[in-house]
Amino acid sequence: MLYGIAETLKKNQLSITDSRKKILELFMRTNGALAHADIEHQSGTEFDRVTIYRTLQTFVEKGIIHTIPTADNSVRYALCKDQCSAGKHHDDHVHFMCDACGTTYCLDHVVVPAVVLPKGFTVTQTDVVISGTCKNCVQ
Amino acid sequence: MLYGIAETLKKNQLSITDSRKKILELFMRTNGALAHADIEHQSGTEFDRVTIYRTLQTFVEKGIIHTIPTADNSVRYALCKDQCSAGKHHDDHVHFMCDACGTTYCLDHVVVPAVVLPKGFTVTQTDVVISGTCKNCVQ
DNA sequence: GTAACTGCAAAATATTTGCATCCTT
DNA sequence: AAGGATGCAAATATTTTGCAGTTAC
Repeated sequence: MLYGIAETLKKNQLSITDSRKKILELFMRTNGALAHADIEHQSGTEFDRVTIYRTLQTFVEKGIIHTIPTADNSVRYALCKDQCSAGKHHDDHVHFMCDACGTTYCLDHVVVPAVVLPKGFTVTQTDVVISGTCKNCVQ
Repeated sequence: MLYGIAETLKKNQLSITDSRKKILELFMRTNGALAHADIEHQSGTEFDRVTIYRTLQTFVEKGIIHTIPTADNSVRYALCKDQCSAGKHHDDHVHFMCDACGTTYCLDHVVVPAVVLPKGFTVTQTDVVISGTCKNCVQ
């Protein structure tokens, strides 16, 4: 269940400001991940780059969004689901990057398979990053 | 089976130069991934940053090394195994980043489980990035 | 009113490009 | 000798920091 914008900010003890509302709204509208540049250009209003950096950082710290490991090491962010909280993410879901359109999906309903590691390794978090062609780009 | 340094360069039609030899040797000596900064400081000789950027890019293009998706989106590289070739990587192995010591391992012998995707998605490459504690840091 | 947030300027980093020189073949 | 690789300088791009003015509560 998704919370409203103001509600989400309040729940995280953040004051409700224009940039935070606009940026959070953009994430909620977007079915996928966003890079800094996407936010800079798609948020309607033009915010200062610095404000965007700081807003993203705040959202990550509060567990509202999380960074996504990408095959090309570009920095992208996506909304966390509600079981995420500050400092403790449950991001064991699958990220899919379409080679054709560049969209990054968070496939929340795909089960992350358990990986058997060699002795002595303990697991905190498992990220799966899949590249390929998405349902909108397949011929 | 690993090839020798000069052999690997020759096989990829690259001229054998000091920086390439030193950097490739560093990768072969290292049981894990390297960031640009690691190479700058650990290669014995100090190379120009630009040379390192260009050497890494060349190695990636030739399929000698590959970039690793990391949870913190820092750019890291690791040796490809010999089934890799220019433009075509077989990187479906598991990468493990230790939260304690920061070392990135390529766990080549760990099987990447098949992930079942929703209809319409086709897979080109699967990367698994696991964070946790490595065998040297576990108490 | 006060603490927190934003925007501007600027510093610090990271990456890319152009070109003359040097090295490999 | 010729083409490619390197190193330096400089152009770009990215991210961080400081601070004064503004806004949320």
